[in-house]
Amino acid sequence: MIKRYDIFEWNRFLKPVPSMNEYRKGIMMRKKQTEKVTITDVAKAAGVSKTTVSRYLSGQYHALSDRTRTRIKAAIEQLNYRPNQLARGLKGDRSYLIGMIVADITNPYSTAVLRGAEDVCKRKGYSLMVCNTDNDPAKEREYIFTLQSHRIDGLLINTTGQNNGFLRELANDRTPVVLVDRKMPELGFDTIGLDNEQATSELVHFILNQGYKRIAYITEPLAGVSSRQERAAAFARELTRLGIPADDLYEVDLHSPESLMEKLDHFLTDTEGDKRAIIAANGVVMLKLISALQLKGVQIPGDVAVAGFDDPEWAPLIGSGITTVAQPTYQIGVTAMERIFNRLEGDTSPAQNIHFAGKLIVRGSTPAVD
Amino acid sequence: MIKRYDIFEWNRFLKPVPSMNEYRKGIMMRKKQTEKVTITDVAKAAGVSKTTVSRYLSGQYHALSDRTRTRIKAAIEQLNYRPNQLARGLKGDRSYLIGMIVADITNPYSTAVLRGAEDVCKRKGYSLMVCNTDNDPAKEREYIFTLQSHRIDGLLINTTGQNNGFLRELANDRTPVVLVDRKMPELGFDTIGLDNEQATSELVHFILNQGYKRIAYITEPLAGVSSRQERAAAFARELTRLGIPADDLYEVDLHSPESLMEKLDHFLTDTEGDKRAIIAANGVVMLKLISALQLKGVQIPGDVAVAGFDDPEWAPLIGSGITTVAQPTYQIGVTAMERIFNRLEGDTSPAQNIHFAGKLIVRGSTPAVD
DNA sequence: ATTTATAATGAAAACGAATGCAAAATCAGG
DNA sequence: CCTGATTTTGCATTCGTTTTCATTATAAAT
Repeated sequence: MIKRYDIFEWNRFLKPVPSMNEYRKGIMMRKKQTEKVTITDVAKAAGVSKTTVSRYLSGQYHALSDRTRTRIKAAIEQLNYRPNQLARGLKGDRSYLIGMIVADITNPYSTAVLRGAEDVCKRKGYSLMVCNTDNDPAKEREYIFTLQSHRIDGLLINTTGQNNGFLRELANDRTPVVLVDRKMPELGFDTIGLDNEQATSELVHFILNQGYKRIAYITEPLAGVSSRQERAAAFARELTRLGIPADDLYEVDLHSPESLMEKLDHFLTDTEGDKRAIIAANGVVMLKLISALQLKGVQIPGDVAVAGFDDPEWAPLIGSGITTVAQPTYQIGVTAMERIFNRLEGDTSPAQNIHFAGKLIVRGSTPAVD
Repeated sequence: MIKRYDIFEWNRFLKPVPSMNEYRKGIMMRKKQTEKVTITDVAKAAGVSKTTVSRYLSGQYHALSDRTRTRIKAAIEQLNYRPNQLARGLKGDRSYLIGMIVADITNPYSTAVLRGAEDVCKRKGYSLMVCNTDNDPAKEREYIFTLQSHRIDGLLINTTGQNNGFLRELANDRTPVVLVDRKMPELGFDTIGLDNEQATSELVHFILNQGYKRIAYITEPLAGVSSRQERAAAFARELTRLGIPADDLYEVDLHSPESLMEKLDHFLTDTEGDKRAIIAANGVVMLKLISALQLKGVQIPGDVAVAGFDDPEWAPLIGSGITTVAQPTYQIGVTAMERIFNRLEGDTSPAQNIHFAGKLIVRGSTPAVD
């Protein structure tokens, strides 16, 4: 089932060594080991054994006399010693590294989450390896391998959903995996994200209450991305429940601008004269949407009301402000990372699915109409 | 000179071990080594020695017979082997890790640079450890230590300028350090950024040519940040050269909104009736500026023209668009990272100072006036 | 067939830190 | 000063690789 991908593509990175002879002659360039100071040096300087220094390093103060402790500390400061995490990791089976695979690092949502995640890592003495996949499953796969090679202690991922086998394998090696924004129930991982049900229904109801009769929903392709699916489904369900046809759900490919334009044209002519509104499924879509509307000379909210998910920093500045549903992004990052540490600390409870409530922020783009 | 900071604060992260006895009993929780497959297993499965497998891993194909190569490859795939980078790094003195210390990860400028940097890393088989300092020198210092402990092979930094001693020390250990956006000439590191001279002068001239008589320049505090200083200096110089008083250079603290409001009030009343413009020194300032102007009910460009540095995604959408000077951010990231690899590959030429030209993007916020 | 170059291989010693085990030092109480 | 408990300490091994230094197989040249 799992495609056995040739993971050793990675050695393509190495320049081919030209010939055995040259190799032998040691021509290869490498970082010269500048008399790096090691635990041995510290031990020598402090007049104790490596063991003792090691104990100091890992905080086993209870096993050290005050005198020794002081001397080691002094030696370390004097020599400017930095313990080698590679060695520590190799022996101790902990790299103090957490991987974070992000679908699109330039998306403000991602960076906000990242920021929260990073703060927690720092607090715990861990560091973050950040990987950007551009939503490309192949890149994602390569990154999973790389991170595995670095023996990360945990992974926070915004997955494309195309590499479940590899993720499962990672988890089998006792590496906690936490999903952000996008669920994959079959994997049984902790998942953190927005309560899409609540958020969507709140937004839809608000818009209808403002008096709009037709609502379009514009989203990136639903295929495989749970958050997109959940929002779209909730949108359709709410409308249907209220007896309104949910025909205007448009999937657009943001890479081809015409795609969006076409859908817009269709909706706008179809609803000519009606009180109508458009919902953008996330911040990126919203940006494109507004750009497209401006290009067509369509007035917001005069000709059409607009609202969307995510609350980008610029939402208040467009016209009289765009109505949005904000996500607690920083909190999502924090919570996700905390799940990882909980797992590392031995929590074996069943996978948790934590969703945060979205917060409706009403602005000028959705005025009440009669 | 260098303050000897107690680097071993870091072991504060470790839970104190309760007592020697308990410790002896091995109560400590640790990740159980699940029969991880090692190079030895691969060697065994392929019927060769570890040495040979290692050669395969590092791409020394010239030293391998086809038969051996095939067998090793098969063994690796079958066993699902992932080479341990910690061990490789320990022995080979290369971690395949590059550190990136960013002042503010939520700033789109930073993420755009990050994206470029990351792409290069990936291409080279390296990974990126990302650290966010929030412009806090203490955090920066801690991160430098941490990264050093992880034996990063290179560092890309957007420095606060308060930890030069430690950066120099890092560089002494033969770790290439490349500065982004902010120069520190005394350190002698490669530096990549915008050509602030050219960019600023181009912008200022454009605005003057459009017919504006008074220009305000709003920037975050200049203290120690070269890019801010360069832009502000260029602004003042250009005006002075043209015989215009450069009085309206305002440093504002973005954390206190009143700070900006005050300066704005001052400038706007002072120039009542004049043709006037305001330049924001970067994207973040611009956002605050526009927000403040909207709050005061000041029309752009009716009451005041606006332009700024960075070209945030939303710049085209505000009113009839905001005029900006765009930086080639992705390119900056790529170039910076390439400098690191050049250094790693042995380039010992003097420090380079690469600045890219900014590109003036004219939009509706700065119309010609008579 | 014998020498001589060259291509393929392997045994064993690092790399820097953590740790099981055992020994040395210290202490409390007599 | 001695005994037994307890606290401190260190030796030697281990983690998974890379690399040095040989050694063995193969081919080319005589």
